[in-house]
Amino acid sequence: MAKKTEKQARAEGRRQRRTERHRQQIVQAAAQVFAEKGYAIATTKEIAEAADMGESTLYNYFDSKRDILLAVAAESEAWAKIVLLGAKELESREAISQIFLNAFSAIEERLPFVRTLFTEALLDDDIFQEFVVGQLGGIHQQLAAYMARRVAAGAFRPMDTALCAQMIMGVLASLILPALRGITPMPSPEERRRLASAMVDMLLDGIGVRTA
Amino acid sequence: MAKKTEKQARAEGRRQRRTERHRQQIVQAAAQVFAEKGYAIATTKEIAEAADMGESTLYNYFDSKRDILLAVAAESEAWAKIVLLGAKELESREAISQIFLNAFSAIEERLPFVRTLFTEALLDDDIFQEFVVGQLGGIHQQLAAYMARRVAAGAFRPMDTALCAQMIMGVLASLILPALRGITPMPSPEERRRLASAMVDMLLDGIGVRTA
Amino acid sequence: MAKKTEKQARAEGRRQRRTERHRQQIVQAAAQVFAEKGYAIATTKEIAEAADMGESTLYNYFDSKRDILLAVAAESEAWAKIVLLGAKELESREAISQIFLNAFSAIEERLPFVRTLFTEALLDDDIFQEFVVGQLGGIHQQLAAYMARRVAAGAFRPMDTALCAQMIMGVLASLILPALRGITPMPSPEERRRLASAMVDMLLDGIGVRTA
Amino acid sequence: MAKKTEKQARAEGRRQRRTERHRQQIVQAAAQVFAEKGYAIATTKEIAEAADMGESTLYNYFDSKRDILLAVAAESEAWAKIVLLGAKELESREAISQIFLNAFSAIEERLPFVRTLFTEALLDDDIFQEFVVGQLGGIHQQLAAYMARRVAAGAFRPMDTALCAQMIMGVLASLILPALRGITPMPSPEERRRLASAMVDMLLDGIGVRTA
DNA sequence: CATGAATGAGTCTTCATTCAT
DNA sequence: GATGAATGAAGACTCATTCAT
Repeated sequence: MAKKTEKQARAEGRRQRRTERHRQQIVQAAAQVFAEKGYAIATTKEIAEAADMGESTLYNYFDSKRDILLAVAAESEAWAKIVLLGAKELESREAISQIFLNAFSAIEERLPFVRTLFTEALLDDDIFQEFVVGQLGGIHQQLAAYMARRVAAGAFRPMDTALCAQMIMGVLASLILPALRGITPMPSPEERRRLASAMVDMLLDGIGVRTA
Repeated sequence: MAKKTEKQARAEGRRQRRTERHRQQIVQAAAQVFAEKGYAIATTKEIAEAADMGESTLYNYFDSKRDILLAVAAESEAWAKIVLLGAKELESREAISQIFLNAFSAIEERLPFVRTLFTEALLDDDIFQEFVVGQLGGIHQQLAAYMARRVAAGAFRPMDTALCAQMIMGVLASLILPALRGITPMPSPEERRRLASAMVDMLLDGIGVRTA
Repeated sequence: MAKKTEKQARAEGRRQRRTERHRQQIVQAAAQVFAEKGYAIATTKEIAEAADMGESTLYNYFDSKRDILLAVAAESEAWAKIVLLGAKELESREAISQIFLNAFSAIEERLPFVRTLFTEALLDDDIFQEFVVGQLGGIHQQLAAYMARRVAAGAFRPMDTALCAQMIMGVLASLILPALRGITPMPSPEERRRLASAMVDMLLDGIGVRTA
Repeated sequence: MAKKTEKQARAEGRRQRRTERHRQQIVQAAAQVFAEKGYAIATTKEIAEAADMGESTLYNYFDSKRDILLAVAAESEAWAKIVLLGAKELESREAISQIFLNAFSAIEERLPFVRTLFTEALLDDDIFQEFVVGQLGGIHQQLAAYMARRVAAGAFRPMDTALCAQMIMGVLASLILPALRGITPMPSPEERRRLASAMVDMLLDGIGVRTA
């Protein structure tokens, strides 16, 4: 019996892996399709075609089209953490620009996911909660906390850190959105460094002329 | 016959005005509905109900649902001009914050229009062209041009004005979006002034401590 | 304006009548289709074809397929009354057989409706309530009440009138069902009279030999 | 080799018995599910779950869902015989009521089967043939033949025995249906005896007052 | 011009059945 | 023989658009 059991176990494992792969295939395909046309206009048929399977097969993995959207959203869970990863202490200007470069890389890797989230968060309350409140909110909090620390340390001048964090995120968004929307290609590494540098300069020094 | 002609002319005028009024009614209603649910999910039936007329009547004024969306977009044409209106020369900090207050008022007046545009611009290429490239692009250009002038005048330090204008718009957006999405109510006049002031401070002075 | 108003009023009336006619057309067609294949198997497409209209047109008159079924059920509301009509006092044997003949006529007129009800009452709780509890229950009560009166008058012997009424309805059903199911054609008037007579005989006299 | 053959034979037997057991499991489960929701609405998934096996396993035993229904029908083949079992000669009133009590027991034992048959016979021609024509028809014939014998013996008065048998079955059905449909629980033994007695009384004596 | 009604094209979803393991 | 997964075919329902009045 041992032999048979072993055989079965291996078959079981293979099946499970295939199942998981197919699930991923669907989520990937859906993210792509949603990103291109928006959730409401995308059809299950298109998703199925993009995932290279029959339309009804989707329903072996998800209960509804909406569930697929939620799976796409859940897939980018780790996003917030990735962005701030390795940017714990931002002492130097270089360290600060790193956060921006990280964000760029993170987005690039999962462009369709992020695009879907941006698009649907404006319309779908669940996505909004999950994505904006949950993920962006997390980034916002970490950012504000960091700034409060720097203010306390005398490195930054006193300010409304929450508000400032929000504005910084706006700046980040303005730099990322063109690529997200697909107007421009994702910028090259050099270009990214230039953008990051300009942002940090404006952030730290402002655009006014030093009066002193 | 002269009398009759005059009568006809007046009738003609009345008819034209009524027609224009109805068109407006539809566009207003559509902006509202699109803002709430998104273009794809909104139905012509809902638009008709919001405009208080029969569903098929819409087609006497527009050729298709899509055309109504485009009319909604066109309706906010004047937006860019309004925002910059009266802010030709931004010498003082107060004058600069005015641009932000203007933007807030302009958005408040036509909240459903702006919300619709923001939402659909991410998905619809025509809207994107009309709204982002056309309108926001206009603001962006004026902003960049103004900054170049100030740099030349020695009021601002040398910089990539285009990039900076883009970032400023991101900051503006970050402050407006919460209200747009409906998370928070539109801020009160005092709150707006506080926001504007904080933004100008960050913009001109940066958040770093003056080292000199 | 009077002329125009009159014209409009007539057009209005015409439209209303047409609408009502179409509704009837659908209910008729649906009863037919449901009777033939059962509610679950019948498709909206078939109903639409039988009603000679587009499938989606059904939804201008009813909210769902189920609503059409309920309309079919409601349509036979008057059934119970028709059956007992003119059979208030059943003094003679002839008068008693009349109730049966009435039932036969009533069913014949609306065969598909009754068949649909019989079929679905076994599966659908709402139909069961409406049809069995409501309509057949009404007949049952009237029947039992009548028998109680006859017992009190000494015309019938003492008995459990409710139970007896139930059995009588079973007898009726046994005579009607073959035609309902479509095995035999509806019996001819003579045949009906024979059936009615046999039923009354069995009912009043029993099948046992008179022992006295 | 004999040993091996014997072993094989035993294995063969075991396998056949297991197969038969599984078949039964499916038919039982299907009868249950069909009885609750009707054939058309019941799904193979539900049947498989009720039978505690995988959905596709059903197809190792039956070619189609419809075949399962037919097997359910066939399963109640013996029904007619059971009902009339031990009621060969119905001389006394007690003996006659026994037929009714038998019917009740028979139905109780296989409630889901009978309910399924009643429900589907109205819609499915094959079931109708198998069940009504075949089984009920058998009962009907035996009943009519018995009555003819009793008439010849002078125990019953002359009558159309076929028609009378049909009516008797209607009476039976009226007493059984409420329990079949699940409105009332199956009646208690005492209640059954009361029902049987009332039926026999009505049958033999009628409800009219003895005039002699 | 206003509108009630009609409708074709399409959407999501279900389900009996097949297939590979 | 047992089963998880795949799928074609079909079904109820929606909606933008057209048409007759």
